[in-house]
Amino acid sequence: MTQIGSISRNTLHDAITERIRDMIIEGELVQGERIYEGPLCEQLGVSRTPLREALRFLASEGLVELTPNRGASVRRFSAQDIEDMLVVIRAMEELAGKIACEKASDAEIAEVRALHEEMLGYYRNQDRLAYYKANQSIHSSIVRLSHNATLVHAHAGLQSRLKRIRFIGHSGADKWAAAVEEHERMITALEARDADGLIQALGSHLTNAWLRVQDKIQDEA
Amino acid sequence: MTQIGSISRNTLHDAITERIRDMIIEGELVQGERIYEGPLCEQLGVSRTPLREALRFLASEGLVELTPNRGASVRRFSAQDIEDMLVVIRAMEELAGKIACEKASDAEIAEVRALHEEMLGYYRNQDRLAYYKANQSIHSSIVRLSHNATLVHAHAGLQSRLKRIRFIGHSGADKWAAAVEEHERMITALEARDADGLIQALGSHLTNAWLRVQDKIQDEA
DNA sequence: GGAAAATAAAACGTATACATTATACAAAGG
DNA sequence: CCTTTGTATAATGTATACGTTTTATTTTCC
Repeated sequence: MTQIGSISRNTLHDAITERIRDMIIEGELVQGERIYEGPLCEQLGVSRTPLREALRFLASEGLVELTPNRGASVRRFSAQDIEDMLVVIRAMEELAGKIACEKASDAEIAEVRALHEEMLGYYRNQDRLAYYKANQSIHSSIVRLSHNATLVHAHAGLQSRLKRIRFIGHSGADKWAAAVEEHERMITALEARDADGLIQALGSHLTNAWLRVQDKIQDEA
Repeated sequence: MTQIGSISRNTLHDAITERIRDMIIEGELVQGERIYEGPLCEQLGVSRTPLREALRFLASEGLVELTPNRGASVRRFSAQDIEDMLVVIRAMEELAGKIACEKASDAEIAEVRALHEEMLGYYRNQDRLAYYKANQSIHSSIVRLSHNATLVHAHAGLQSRLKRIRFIGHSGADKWAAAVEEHERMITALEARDADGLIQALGSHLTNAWLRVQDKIQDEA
């Protein structure tokens, strides 16, 4: 069973893990709904063993919930859960930002600036999907500047959970503009290595992110 | 195949997950060393399927490292890794403490105080293991007072990883006394709902924790 | 006709078997 | 004698088979 496509992962359960994550984020697997192993196996063309391994992995990550003798279901997030996650992710980014102002090299900061400029381009073209991805990438990059592997890992896990939410919460043009403005402040503060300024910018950005999605999530969560 | 022991979990892979975690913490499985599935299966008296599921779960948790086609190994933590984890766990506890000062009920705070008194008893009796467990329990409890499930989960994961380290780092009598003193300050600040005081107490406590274990870990990590 | 019990179907949990990949050792060639 | 290559062994990766629990359905009894 040799893969035809060139992007073949080494292990199947890794690929499956990635695939199921995407399916959850894109809404193909619905919140709170049960994940039946049989049908999903057939759909993905794999056997139950690697699929179950993937589900266990995602369970520890918090995207999937396991109930003994009743299998897996897509973890359902209440509004409270989401707010909680944003509180934590905010603290993480603030911490990362503070460290980054001390530790990051000029070159690294320049890379983030480049990402920011790229994102501005998507904003001008009103390319929401590309903007969205660049946005996430910037936040991840700032965290990476802390050179703290634990922080990077924990932040990535949380961001992964929130992807689904942000995916839904497409706000209007005015709010979008505000978000871009907040980003500009973030980058400027980072370049000036102004830790307090960066913390404040990151904090208000994430607080606003919560406000932006707050009304949208009622439908689903 | 009904379990003889009374502590049987509903699902085997859950029990195995717990067991392997303990084996890592207690040093039965050595840092950096490979985990061979066959022998471990035989030792635990289970088949490979649930054991592999447990390994995938622990991998996402960060205790185990998976390499394609080369299986699992006990994650090896460098001194830098440990410092990173402590930085993050410190931020988490500070955040939790701040929220707890606002949200926690008097009854909940009283419970933490009770735990603290219990811990003092173990300290007087020089019962290190019981003290150690009560210590962990207090930190977890404070985080729980934030009523933030995400924070609780993330903190628990990190604390789980650090257990092995703290397990080694038994410091001398003077340092132990200092740690107890720091705890006293924490609890007092919490009871007074003095967020700043609690943050400071927690922060210095974890900074000192790092100093206390710093020289001990060179042997292993 | 409705409720409870028995039964059948389906899904999960676990074990075993097979395929693939890595590793160690030995033999052959330079 | 060292290097290289081929082969054997062992470990991981994946699929299938079996047992158990849950759930839906049907039948029976009130």
